[in-house]
Amino acid sequence: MFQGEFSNNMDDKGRVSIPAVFRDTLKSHHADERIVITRSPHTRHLVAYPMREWKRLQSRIAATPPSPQLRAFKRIVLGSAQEYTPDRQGRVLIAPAMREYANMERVIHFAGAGETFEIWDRASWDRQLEADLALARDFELGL
Amino acid sequence: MFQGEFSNNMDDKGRVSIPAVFRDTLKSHHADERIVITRSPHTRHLVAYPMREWKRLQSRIAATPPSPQLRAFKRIVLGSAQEYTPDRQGRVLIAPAMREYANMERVIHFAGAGETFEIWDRASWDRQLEADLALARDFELGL
DNA sequence: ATTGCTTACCCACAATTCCCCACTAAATGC
DNA sequence: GCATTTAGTGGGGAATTGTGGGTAAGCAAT
Repeated sequence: MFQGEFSNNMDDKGRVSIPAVFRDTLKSHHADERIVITRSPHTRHLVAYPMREWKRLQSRIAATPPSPQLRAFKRIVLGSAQEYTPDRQGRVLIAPAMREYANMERVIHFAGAGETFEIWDRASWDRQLEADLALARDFELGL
Repeated sequence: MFQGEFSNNMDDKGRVSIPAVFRDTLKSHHADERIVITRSPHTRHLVAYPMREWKRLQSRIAATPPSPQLRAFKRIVLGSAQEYTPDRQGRVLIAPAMREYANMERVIHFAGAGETFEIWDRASWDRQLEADLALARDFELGL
């Protein structure tokens, strides 16, 4: 499980450290540090999948009946997907197109999301959080 | 049961002592000092769950029908959740992202809340208390 | 082939976190 | 009241994590 939130800095070359906690999860639960990073179709941020989860997503896509929406989804998600292996310092180099898509400046925010984790520009994340707070403010769980 | 209120100081490294009473409750009622600390979606403070309660919350979330509010709730609560084990002095190191969220300065206020307990910045707590007093002024319990 | 750009790999430093010990102040027992 | 325990606080130092560059290898365009 990927849990917790962390902010790291992207350097001038476009590299960011994956939070150590997440790398540990990859190694211990997946025995494989490789991740696939792709666009989130919902809002402008990126999503990182451990290999196993990525394969799962692929088969879910394959099992979905074709439609214009699915084709759009595939272009957004599959089209941009790229495999990354962290370097010896635990960093990955985010491709320029992805940086633009997610409006990434310097401060990158990582947020655990269970089987995957999200990668945001910090300012975008802050905005999203505000919006989420407003949405969830009056929300109560059933028991 | 977590009851009572306590204020402790966060040191320069971001560590705060969990009130001894709460640690005792954890050990005696839960046989497990680990807690999960996460954001409260309602106001800007944190909530600490003993492991057992955290699992309960997870299953309540899983049993709730999907909705935009639930997704927001999950982002806020599950995404930021992190497991902590107090150090030998009974302290935990609050992650920077969480400190910011709850506007934590130096004085941290702990408030028992039954099965969980809340962690506030002291000033925020004082303000909240004022607001609560105003709200509860004319309130009477039914029987 | 040469130049210029990008990426991969490596090293070095800085910052953060973890683990331990020590001190103070408050609470407890006699 | 005085000694003893316990809670909370501060800090040192080692280990881990994050950051910044340097250099060499790969590739594309000239």
